[in-house]
Amino acid sequence: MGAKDKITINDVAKAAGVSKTTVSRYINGRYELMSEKTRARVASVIELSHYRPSDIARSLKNRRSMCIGVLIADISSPYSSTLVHAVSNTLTEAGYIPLFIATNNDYAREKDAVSFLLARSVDGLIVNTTSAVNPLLISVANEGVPVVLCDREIRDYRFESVVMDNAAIMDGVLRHLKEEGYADVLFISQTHWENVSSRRQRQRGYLDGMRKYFGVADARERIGYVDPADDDSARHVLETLVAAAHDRSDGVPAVIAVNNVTTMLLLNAARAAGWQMPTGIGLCGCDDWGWGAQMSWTQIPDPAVTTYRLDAYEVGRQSALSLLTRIREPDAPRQFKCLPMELCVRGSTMLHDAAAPRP
Amino acid sequence: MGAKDKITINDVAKAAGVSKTTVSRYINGRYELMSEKTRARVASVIELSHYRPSDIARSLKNRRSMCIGVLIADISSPYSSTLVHAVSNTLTEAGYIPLFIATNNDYAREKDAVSFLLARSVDGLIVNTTSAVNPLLISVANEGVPVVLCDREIRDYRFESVVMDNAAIMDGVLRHLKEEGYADVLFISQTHWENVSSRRQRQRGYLDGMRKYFGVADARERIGYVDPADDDSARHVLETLVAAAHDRSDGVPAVIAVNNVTTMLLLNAARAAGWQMPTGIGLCGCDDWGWGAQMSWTQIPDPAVTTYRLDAYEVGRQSALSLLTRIREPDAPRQFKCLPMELCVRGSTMLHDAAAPRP
DNA sequence: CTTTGAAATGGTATCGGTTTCAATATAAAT
DNA sequence: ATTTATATTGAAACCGATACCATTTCAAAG
Repeated sequence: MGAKDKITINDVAKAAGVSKTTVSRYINGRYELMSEKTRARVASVIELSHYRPSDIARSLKNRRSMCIGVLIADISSPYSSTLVHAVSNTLTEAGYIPLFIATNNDYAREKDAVSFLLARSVDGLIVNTTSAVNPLLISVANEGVPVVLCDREIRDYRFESVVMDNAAIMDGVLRHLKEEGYADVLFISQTHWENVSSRRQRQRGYLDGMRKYFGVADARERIGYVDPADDDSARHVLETLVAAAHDRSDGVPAVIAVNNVTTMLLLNAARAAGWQMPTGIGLCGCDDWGWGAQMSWTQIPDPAVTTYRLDAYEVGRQSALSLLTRIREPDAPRQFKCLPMELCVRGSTMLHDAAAPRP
Repeated sequence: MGAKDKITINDVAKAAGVSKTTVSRYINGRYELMSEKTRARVASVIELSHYRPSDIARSLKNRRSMCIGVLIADISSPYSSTLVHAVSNTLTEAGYIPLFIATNNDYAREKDAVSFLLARSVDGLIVNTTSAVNPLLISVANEGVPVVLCDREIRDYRFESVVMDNAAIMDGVLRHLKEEGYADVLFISQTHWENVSSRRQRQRGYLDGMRKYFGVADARERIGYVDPADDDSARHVLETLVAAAHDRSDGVPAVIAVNNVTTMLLLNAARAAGWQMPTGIGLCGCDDWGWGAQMSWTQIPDPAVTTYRLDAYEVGRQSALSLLTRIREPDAPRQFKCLPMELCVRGSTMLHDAAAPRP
């Protein structure tokens, strides 16, 4: 009925008439250190008793847990799901178990999580960090715990990391928008993303691109912030910036969204304002959201939304691989991986084609 | 530089000039068992040395880990993200740590995961199981480990569970479609979902509803299966079933998707076939996908897609709460929670309104 | 100046494994 | 038959904490 007491190595040893040393050998597959007869007896006792060695006791003695801590800033984001999936697959294949912890973009939670994971003797950490300033993580790394940053970077310390090439993709996006004939480009960011390094990098890339392709020395006033919690925010910000753009020139303006939530908010806002895409306004979003690239919601609207995207699975996989390398070869050179993003051009920014048919 | 050796309770005891018993008391907050002077000295030594007690050693001794194993069948699904988020928040608040493991809908993986988690002495399990037949889980439950099933059920054993009211929502959907004036209703399921209990229940609900509202004694031939991996599958299945429907009667047919992937596939297929919604065909999908109910991709198409939905966050939260209750009060009566689903009526099934304007 | 009860502290076994090292057994060699 | 090498096996220490129980400290009571 109730919970039988858990079976330990001692019970098995007793039942098999051997010492626990021998059982331990069996568990660890050191079959060459015992006779075939003993091996068989121990095997059968274990089989019959459903004995399962305690990983807790083992890691206490071994000082390693075969566990990897994985901190995810926003677990509810679809982007994170893919990341988690990739990390999970890659680590599991290598015999490690990922312990995922959601930090909800909260630095206090992140600190708790790190403490917890260290107390459980994780063999390494993969961190999608919440904060650009992170003394705790730095001190952890200094204690010799392998750490790989994922997607986001930290000031004052050069962790091993896997990031995306935000600068390059912004250059690509702006070149594309220029070629299509847009007169001006706006950049919409999200509130509470101040500390996210990809936001900073994309924003910087945007400013550089505006200088390079549109000859705008300082595009900062073309940047807006949308608050997802506020229903009117997107429309208000967008209308204000677009009006300003129309004041500056009479061509068609385009707008770049900093991330996936913002993309959807802007799409709704543009529709609500009654602007046609791509001729009334151009929209370039950030997707990675759906079941892979083929089946993303950004394909659904008419016209479909142009997006720049990152292969989230690859980010997760590369992070895990970096960490595994570090664990297995502590002295290997540190790796800094920067993955390319991809621009998926769709109807929402095809101003050239859309304009051509009309004289 | 390198990894300093980890500080243990012994080091702290030595440095503070007390026994490890006293340090242990300090760690556990039993301040009433020591003088203010000792308390302060131990506190300062711990502070200075960055000592962190080993949870591994503690759980070995205490026989509980404050960890909860959480198995997720399809971690990359957006529905799962929300679930994970909810479980994470709820357990963390209660002082427990969730260990999430992705099983990729693979029973072998699920077995490994369960073994692993038991070896780590988790205090309980929340399982979104991969298989309807699951001897391992049953034996685990018999060993006295608290288990709560989430979203999916198992044959031959009545676990505590949190599921959704699939039968009721199907009744609601069919009633709605009947009221709107659809002549026939098809049901599209997904391959590889054979063992998912919610599919079974929805399908049964559909058959019952067809009998009740449409007088169809046996609607099994109106059921189709789509393979997400095959690009043509959705269109082919849909066109075949719709053609059959038109043969049976000349009213407008509607189609129900079993889950969120299928919904998107059907939307694309209906568009590709050139059928207008809601007048050429009615579409009722299953959403829960986006940032909450307000911002789901199903709102994006024109007309927006009618969906039935479940509050995934609530499912996760209730699962965690059930488990916590079980852990704290092992003898409390078992809980079987069935959460209601909600029907969000949108343009894609509003045949009545759409038809009315035209004479 | 004892006696005494409460407060403060420490010694030691224990949790369930691993590992070192010594001991015994078996086989081969002389 | 004795020595030597090799294959098997087990005793005991240890990993880092907790907990029972014994001991010491100290102030108030007798």
